[in-house]
Amino acid sequence: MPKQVDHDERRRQIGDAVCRLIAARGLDAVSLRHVAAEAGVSMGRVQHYFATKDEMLMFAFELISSRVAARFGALPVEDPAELLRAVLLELLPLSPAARAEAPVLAAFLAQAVVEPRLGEPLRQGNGEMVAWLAGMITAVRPGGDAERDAMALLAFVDGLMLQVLIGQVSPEMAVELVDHQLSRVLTCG
Amino acid sequence: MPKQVDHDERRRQIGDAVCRLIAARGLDAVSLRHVAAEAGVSMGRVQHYFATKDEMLMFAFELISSRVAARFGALPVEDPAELLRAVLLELLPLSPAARAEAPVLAAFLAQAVVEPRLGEPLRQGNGEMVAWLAGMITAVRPGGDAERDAMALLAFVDGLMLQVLIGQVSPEMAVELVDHQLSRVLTCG
DNA sequence: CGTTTTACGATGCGTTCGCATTGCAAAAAC
DNA sequence: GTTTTTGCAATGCGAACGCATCGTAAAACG
Repeated sequence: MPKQVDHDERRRQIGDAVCRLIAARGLDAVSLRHVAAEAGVSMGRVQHYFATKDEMLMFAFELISSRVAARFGALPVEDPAELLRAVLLELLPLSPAARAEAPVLAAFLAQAVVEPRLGEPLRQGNGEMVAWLAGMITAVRPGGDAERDAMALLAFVDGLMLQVLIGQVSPEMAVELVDHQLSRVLTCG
Repeated sequence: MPKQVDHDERRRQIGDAVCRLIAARGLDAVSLRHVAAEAGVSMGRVQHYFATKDEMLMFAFELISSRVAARFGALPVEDPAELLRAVLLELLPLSPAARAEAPVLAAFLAQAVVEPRLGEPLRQGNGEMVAWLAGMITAVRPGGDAERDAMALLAFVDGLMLQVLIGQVSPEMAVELVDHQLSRVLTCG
């Protein structure tokens, strides 16, 4: 056999190229040839690591999902209120990393509207997010319907992410909106 | 010439088929052949009324935009608070009409992230929406930063629309979230 | 050393795509 | 009644698509 190669690493490289393509030109710009070109490899290699285009896209989806989760895990543990704020801001395209990931998330989010197979993992991730947010809210402001507030916050930052992506809302304004929203949730329970 | 035909009506019929396709299978399911089949006409006719696929998609975008605007205009004029609530709920996929339009709006919204030509009209529409919402907020609750609240509300309902579309949030829960959010904005300015 | 297995690169196939072209029936214009 | 113009239907074209197949260099394995 040829030199034993790190299978997962190769898949990750190709998955990265897929994400870059989605971020720059949207989901329908993803073709085996474009991905190969973006990754700087041959089309044969792409096919070697992914049996179908669909499997490749699913892998890319799990890749960015895990990246977002990793960024959350890397946040410094501060008091609950600061952590809550940090997580919400992390979902917005403010840092370079988030700015690269947000368009990809947006594309998959829209695709999930017409593709049930994407909806399932997305709902699960959102559900965990809501539970976590609710926990933080309760820690800061006991009493009140924390879960409802968590769902509202998540919908809010999701929409805000899109508004920032299409240039409707500036990053600075987005931060201000998040802070204002948070103060409302945490003070007038 | 053949029987004089209502040009605009024919374009509308085809545009309708485009929207139905987008709602059911996403933007990338839109091809000249699929549109022709969905509209029950020949591909030649589609080409006769739209020089390019892009022009057809742009027309479909303006079509649903005008429909949404029409539904807003058709709302009964009540007191500002009720009207504000009605408009926000109208953006969610609750009524049959809104449920048909929301997936199309979501698809165009996501496309606008990577297609600047869509972003421009979208930003303008959102801008007008924010101004209108701010006016209503001021009417109900003078003082406070109405425009900021309007932007937050719009981001919130945009995100909520997506959550409902992917089945994360039930329509009933969405109404509850909107009401709760509105009460916060209007009472704890 | 020889065999086997891995990791590709290359090529080709059938389909679908957007779009251009052509032809023609029918009604308005004269 | 002829001419002209409109509204299509039909067909074709080159490009791009996902995917299958085949060939091969090379390293692990016995």
